[in-house]
Amino acid sequence: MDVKVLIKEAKDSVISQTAEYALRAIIYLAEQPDESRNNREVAQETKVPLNYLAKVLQCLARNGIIVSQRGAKGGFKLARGPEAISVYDVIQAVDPLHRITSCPLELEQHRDHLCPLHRRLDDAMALVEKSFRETSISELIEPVLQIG
Amino acid sequence: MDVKVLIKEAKDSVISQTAEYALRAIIYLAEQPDESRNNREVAQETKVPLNYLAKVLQCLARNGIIVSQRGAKGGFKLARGPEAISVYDVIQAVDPLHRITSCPLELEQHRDHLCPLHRRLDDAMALVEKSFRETSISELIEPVLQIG
DNA sequence: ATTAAATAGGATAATTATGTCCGAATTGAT
DNA sequence: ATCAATTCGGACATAATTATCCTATTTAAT
Repeated sequence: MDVKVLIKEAKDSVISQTAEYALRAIIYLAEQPDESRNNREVAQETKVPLNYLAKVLQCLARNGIIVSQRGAKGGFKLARGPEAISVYDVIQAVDPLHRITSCPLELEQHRDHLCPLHRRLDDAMALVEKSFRETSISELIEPVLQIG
Repeated sequence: MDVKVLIKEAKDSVISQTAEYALRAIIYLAEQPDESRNNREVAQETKVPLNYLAKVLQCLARNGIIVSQRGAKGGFKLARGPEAISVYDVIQAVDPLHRITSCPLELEQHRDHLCPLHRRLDDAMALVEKSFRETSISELIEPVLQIG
C-alpha cells in the first residue's frame, strides 16, 4: 500500500500525460505525409481531449516541430521529415525532462558534485534521455499489417 | 516555451517528490546503524516537510522497509541491512512505477502487442527499473571525506 | 498508574497538472 | 467583400499531488 493509496489514487510513467499526447499527435501526423490535418481530426484519431490537444499542438508549432496553417483548409503538418524528429525533440518542446545538476539538499559538501543518490537518479535520467534521443518518429509509425 | 509555461510553472524528474523524500530518509537511516531516529530528526536532516515525512515513513514501515517503534525513545530504523534494500524497493513501496502493459489507445490491433510508441516508452521504463533494482541503499551512503 | 514522547491516521488546505470554454485573429473559398 | 473554417491565446474549471493540522493510540520511563 503506497502513500497515494493512503491519500488518493495514482498512476505513473516516465513521461507526463502531456508528452504522451504530443507523441501520439506527432506520430499521427507522420503517418499522413504532407497533408495538413486539423485539430479535430487529430483529436479523434489519437483519442486526446480536443481542447487540450489544441494547446499541445500550438506548443509544438511554436517550437518548430510542426507548422500550423490557419483558416479554411488549415491544420497542422510536420515541419520536417519524421526521420529528422526524435522522441526527445517532442518531449522537450512540450514538457522537458530536467537533468539533475545540483543536489536539492544544497549541502555545502555537494556544491561541486552530486551526492550518490542524485548521481544515480541523474544517471537513470541520462539513460532515458539517450534512448529518446536515439529514437526517431519514423521508427514509431505503425507497420501496416499485410494479410498473406 | 512548453505547455506548462503557457499555463503555469513546472519541474520534472524520473521519480516523484514523494519517492525522493523516501529515498533521502532511508539513506539517512542507513547512515545511523541500528539506533532508532524519530520523525523530527529525520525531517531536519533530510529537509523533508515534517508532517509529510510522517506519512512517508508510515508507508515505508507498512511495507516492511523500516520498522517503527512508538512511545518514548521510539522512532524508525531499517528493517534489514542497507545492502539488502534496493532503490527499487523504496520507490515501489511509496509511489510505484507502473510498467506499460497495454496500449492506452486500446486499439483492436494492439490487443496482444504494444504499438511501437508504447513499446519504446516501456523499454525506457525497463532501463530505469533495472538501474533501480541493481542499486542498493548501501551504495548511496555518502562517503565521509577524510582530510590528509 | 501516570506521564511524556512518539507514531497512526483522518480531515483538510495549497499547489501543480490536466482539461474546458470562448472570443479574437487569420485565411481560403465563394 | 463576405463567409465559414480554422488556429491562437487568455481565462476558467477540475483533478491529482504535495503538504499541513489535529486528535487518538501506543509505549518507555519514572
